[in-house]
Amino acid sequence: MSITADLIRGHTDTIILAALLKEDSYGYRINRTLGELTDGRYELKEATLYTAFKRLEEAGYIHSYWGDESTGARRRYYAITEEGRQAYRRMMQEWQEASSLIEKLIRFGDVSNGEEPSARRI
Amino acid sequence: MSITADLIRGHTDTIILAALLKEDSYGYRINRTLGELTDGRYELKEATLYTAFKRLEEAGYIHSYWGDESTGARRRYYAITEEGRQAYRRMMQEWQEASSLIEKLIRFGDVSNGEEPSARRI
DNA sequence: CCGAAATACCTTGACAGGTGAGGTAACTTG
DNA sequence: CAAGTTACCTCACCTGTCAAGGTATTTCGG
Repeated sequence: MSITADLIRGHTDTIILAALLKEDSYGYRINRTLGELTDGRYELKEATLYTAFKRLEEAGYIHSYWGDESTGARRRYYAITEEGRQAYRRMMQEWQEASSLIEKLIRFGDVSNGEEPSARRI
Repeated sequence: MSITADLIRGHTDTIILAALLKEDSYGYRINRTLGELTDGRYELKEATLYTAFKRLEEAGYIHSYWGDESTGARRRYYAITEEGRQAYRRMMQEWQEASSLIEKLIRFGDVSNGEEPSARRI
């Protein structure tokens, strides 16, 4: 997955909820979907994924059920709840605010971006 | 500081380095600057701030010295090093990639955004 | 002049989330 | 039949955040 790891911390839940918006899915598949969406640059670690499921289910944002496939490994499907949709919207809004805030803070001081040039050193 | 806290996790270092780009500064002041920049919406917790300083200094991204003010409380000033500037640039780039990646992942599945016009409202 | 607030620093212990490493089990394919 | 893939799960550890506590000086209202 190369780049990016620490920075996604805190977005795991949002990402999973987003993946469940359109249709129910299961862990393994969600992860492959993420891989495809990012051209292999990012996937959740399994441990992260499953602890997130647990957390989200405890919060009432998703619920799970066993798939009834007669072949292949058993799959635990997850469905987003109405509460989950609300949480998703809330998280999206938070992301919007947070990202513009971060943007502002990490660009502050960057001389290659307007403002007046002032030097000082010791 | 209200909104936003968890999501900034992982950007603390970048924020601090950014604050030191233009001029040397000290903990208390950096934090007030952040407060001003965000209209009071965000400040680092003191514990977070000082552990970050320690981390950054150990990494060689900043170095510190005591101010020589003859009045008021003593201040420990921090200066960004050349390594720190490089790290800052690297972090900025990572942020760029990470944020566009996150953007893509958390919007995936959100019907109210292009794609086919299937009605679903809140 | 005294007490409270502001300025300024720092440490400790707890907690949460991410992750490496390990494990289970069934099916598929060469 | 062995190796790989699909698919699940857990535990112990690490890192970063933060509440809570502490120190010391200066300023300012009453």
